[in-house]
Amino acid sequence: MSESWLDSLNGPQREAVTHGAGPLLVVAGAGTGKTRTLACRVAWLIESGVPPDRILLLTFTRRAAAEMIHRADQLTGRRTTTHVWGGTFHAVAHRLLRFHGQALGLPPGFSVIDAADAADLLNLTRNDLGLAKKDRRFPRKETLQAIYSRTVNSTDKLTDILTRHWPWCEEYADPLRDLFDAFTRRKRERNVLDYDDLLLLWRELHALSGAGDEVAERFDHVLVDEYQDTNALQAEILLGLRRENHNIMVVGDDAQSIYSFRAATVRNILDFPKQFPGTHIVTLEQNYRSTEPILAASNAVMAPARERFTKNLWSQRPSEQKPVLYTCMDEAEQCRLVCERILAHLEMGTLLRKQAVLFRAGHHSDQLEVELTRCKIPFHKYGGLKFVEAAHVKDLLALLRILENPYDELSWFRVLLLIEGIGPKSARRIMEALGVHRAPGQSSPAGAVADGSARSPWRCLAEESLKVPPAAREMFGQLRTTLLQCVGMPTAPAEEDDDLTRPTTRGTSVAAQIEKLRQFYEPIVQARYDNWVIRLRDIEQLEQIAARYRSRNRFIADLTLDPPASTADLAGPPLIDEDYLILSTIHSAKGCEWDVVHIIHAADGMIPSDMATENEAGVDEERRLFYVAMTRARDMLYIYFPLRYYHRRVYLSDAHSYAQLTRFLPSEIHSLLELRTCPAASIPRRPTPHIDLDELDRRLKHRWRE
DNA sequence: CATTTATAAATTTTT
DNA sequence: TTTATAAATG
Repeated sequence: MSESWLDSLNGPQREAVTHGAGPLLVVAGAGTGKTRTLACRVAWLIESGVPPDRILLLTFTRRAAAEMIHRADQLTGRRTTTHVWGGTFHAVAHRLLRFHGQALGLPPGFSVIDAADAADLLNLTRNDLGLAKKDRRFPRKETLQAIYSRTVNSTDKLTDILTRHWPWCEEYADPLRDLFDAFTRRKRERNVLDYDDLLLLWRELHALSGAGDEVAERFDHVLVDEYQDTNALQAEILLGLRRENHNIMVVGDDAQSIYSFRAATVRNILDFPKQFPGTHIVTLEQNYRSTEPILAASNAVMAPARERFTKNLWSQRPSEQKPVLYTCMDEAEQCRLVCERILAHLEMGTLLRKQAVLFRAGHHSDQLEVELTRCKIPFHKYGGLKFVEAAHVKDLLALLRILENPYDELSWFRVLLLIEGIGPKSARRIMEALGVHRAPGQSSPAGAVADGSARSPWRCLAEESLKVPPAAREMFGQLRTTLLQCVGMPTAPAEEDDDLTRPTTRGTSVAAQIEKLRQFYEPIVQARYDNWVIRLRDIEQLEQIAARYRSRNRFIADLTLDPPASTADLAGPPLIDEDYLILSTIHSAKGCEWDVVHIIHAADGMIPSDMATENEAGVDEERRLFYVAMTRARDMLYIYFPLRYYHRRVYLSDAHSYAQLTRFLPSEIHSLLELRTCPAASIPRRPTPHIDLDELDRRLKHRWRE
């Protein structure tokens, strides 16, 4: 049985799949069957007798892990594959830390915060330190978080990082040190871990002799996907994980490294053979995805880049059709043309879901989305602003977090500020009164779990009379009742009428709790936002996702570690006959493929993004990004270039500037493309029907002279 | 004094 | 669309 699927692999693929013990590096060019190889490897290991739960598969997204495990399932014809440990570094770290946290002195019941929360916490810390007052141009909170994160993930010194990536912040090196000190202390005190902590603690776990060895011995084989997009900290984790046992397989393509902003470094994949002596290297060069002309153009784009692992990508899919480069007059025409092309391919039998529109930044598709809606083309968008990043979703999540951990100062702060009449000062005072800062420390780990411990915030909230500004009193009362009901604490008799709607029991479901919280939150959204209808719909969706969960803690953790990537993920399992177009940032398109790919905004300044062109390394990465976009296409690739961009800072202004075609498509390689110019753009000076001013004035005159 | 309102400015990519 | 700062309000 196993031979049948092994036979369908090519030589190098089979070599990788059936590799025995020891380190293995698979350099897999775009479209060379990387996912397939990994899935087969998992299947092969299992058929060779490796217990599934002793295999660790680290991927870039949870979707990728699920996909590979599903494929392995189909190959082996078993269901055991589901026991494979699969997921992102962060998700696996989370799981391991729940098991082994105590060995690190990590109190149980820690919560995980995302990058935006970390930024908020840095902001709070900055204000407490009075750093905001001293200097006008102290970095924004997002910048602070980015600097901190890079310091942790790159394992470089702060000063080097500032010089290299934030030279304008170098003068703040000292206050930054103080801030980061206070920030880490605060996280520890509050028992929260950010994304960086998850990796950091995982690495530390392996420095411990007991628990570290235990974790390492858990896995017979470690497999890592997209290795070119891992960072120094992740490489150290792997070293710790494979100190004795060197069964490790990493797969990647240095030409597709596009996450250096997250401190990913190609050095990982380049240095892998040095870190694991005796590494066997397999190179996959046959591209099964794209046609020859698409591959030829993609290779030409990458030719000027300095690559270390030379690959010679080749395809056996001849085609007469070169990639098409469309020059459009402006963005409006680009949108029209994209819709027209999409519908044309749909007519010819390519489903919408087999087509994708790719772009550099999330907002690049804004105008297109309007046009798609007008043309009644359904679509799902990946990347860009995430569902969980929207203010209203964060608000509701903060309410939920308080229920989970009443010592979560960040969530309390956010929630209290929602109430009209409460500002930063009152919020701090109320939190002080509730004892939010008196978190049960390491001394009494059990205290975090017990709701009714004598001085818990819940007790304070239920029993003590808090000083609340008069204007805020009513709404604060509602908040108080809502929260207490959700945790099943008795509320004071005064508010008992609320109980008529639903008898409160201790074990209300997550969805039921969200519904209760929503009732409190609804009037706030309505007062705050004009588009509250849409926002409330989001919250209903949140409720639907929650319905699939039994544990509130699990729900929150999943939502922060693996946020829904598109609106599609929110709707639950997709209907079979539902067809929709894919819109995606290039970053989110990694690892995907489509029959027809449309790349929009192929203009210098868009790609390469003009924020990345300051140094050569930045431009290099943008080039790889463009390469990734091109190599997503199987049969047909369209690249669109709008000539003219309007500056829409001023409403209805006609101010515009002319763009240049992306530098990654120089005229030397135009022979590899089919150049098409839109009718409108082909005539630079269209004989515009000019207004006859004399005639107009004559007509106008009638207004005052009958 | 704390909070709200007004005003100006900035806005890549993601676990 | 959100976020930091300045002025106005209670």
